[in-house]
Amino acid sequence: MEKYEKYIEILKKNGMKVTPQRIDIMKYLDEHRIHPSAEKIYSDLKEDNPSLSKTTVYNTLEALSEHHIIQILTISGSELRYDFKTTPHHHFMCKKCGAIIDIDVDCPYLGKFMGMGHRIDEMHGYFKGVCKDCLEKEDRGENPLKTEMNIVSEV
Amino acid sequence: MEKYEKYIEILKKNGMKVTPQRIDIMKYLDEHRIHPSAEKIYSDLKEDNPSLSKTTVYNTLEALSEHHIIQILTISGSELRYDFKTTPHHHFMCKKCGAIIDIDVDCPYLGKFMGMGHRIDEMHGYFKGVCKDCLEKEDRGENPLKTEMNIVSEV
DNA sequence: ATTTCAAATTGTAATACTTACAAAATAAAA
DNA sequence: TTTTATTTTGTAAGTATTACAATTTGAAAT
Repeated sequence: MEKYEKYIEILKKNGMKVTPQRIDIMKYLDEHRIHPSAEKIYSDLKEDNPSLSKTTVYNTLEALSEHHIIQILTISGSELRYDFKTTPHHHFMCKKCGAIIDIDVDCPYLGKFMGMGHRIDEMHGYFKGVCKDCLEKEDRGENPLKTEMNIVSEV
Repeated sequence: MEKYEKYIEILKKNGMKVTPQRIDIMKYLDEHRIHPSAEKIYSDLKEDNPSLSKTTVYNTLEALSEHHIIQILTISGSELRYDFKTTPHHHFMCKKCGAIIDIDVDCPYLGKFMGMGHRIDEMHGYFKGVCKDCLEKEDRGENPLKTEMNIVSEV
């Protein structure tokens, strides 16, 4: 009950009830910045907590995103990815291996649209292509799986 | 067989077979720039062509996007949206009514990442919030449906 | 500490979007 | 006109997500 303080603090500050599941999920997202899917979070956390329910993962992710503690990435198109919220940044997704990489960018356009009458809450910058690792594997004739998520945050 | 020439040209130029379904779908996307979902394309086109299959819509959209004739938007998170490809631009999606609005912007960051070793094929700029129309309806106490897609391209 | 109750967790079932597959139809080349 | 590869179609399957109701639990009040 010491290194969980950080997450307990965040939950309390947002008027959310503190539960072990929520702490686990926040900790996981904070320590695994690969922008995991709900399924990946679930299957990884289920190892240490076999009674964990997938619905709880979805409920928790929804609650956390409503309180702007995490961010939902729609970059993939087939599944949502989740990102422990920090400073604004963009994302690059490799269409070969599915990895999502952070890109440190602060978009200069936000202000430009404020005057149009719409209320803008979120901004997302997504790039897609093939990552360096997959390009190199291609050169070597290897064929990486789409489900591999072996690339962590770069810049 | 005269105003379809445009789409026939595009198909031939891309080495794709010319079929009435493909022409219909391209024409629909070209003339309905609301970034429709596959479901909307299907249900609208089915009125004039009752034998149209939803699988054909998906197959065609996939083929068109592989040839870079159209663009897939992952902005929604719950369904893919399709965009007849033109010049680079960003998108704003209203979380209330689901409308997706074009924003004319050319991102200055693309070049910045070319040197990192990844191959970048696509770039997407997504903004989310509540559109002007929905904000005004909110003020009037109205409650617009999430499925309404009544806002066409602005800016 | 015990009680209380709204809120969270759980498992199952349902929904929604998309893809897989095989048979029938068709575009376009021979 | 014949041929053949490609496309269309309908159904069935797959996958991500949500709905729901029963059980459990966090935390406030006693």
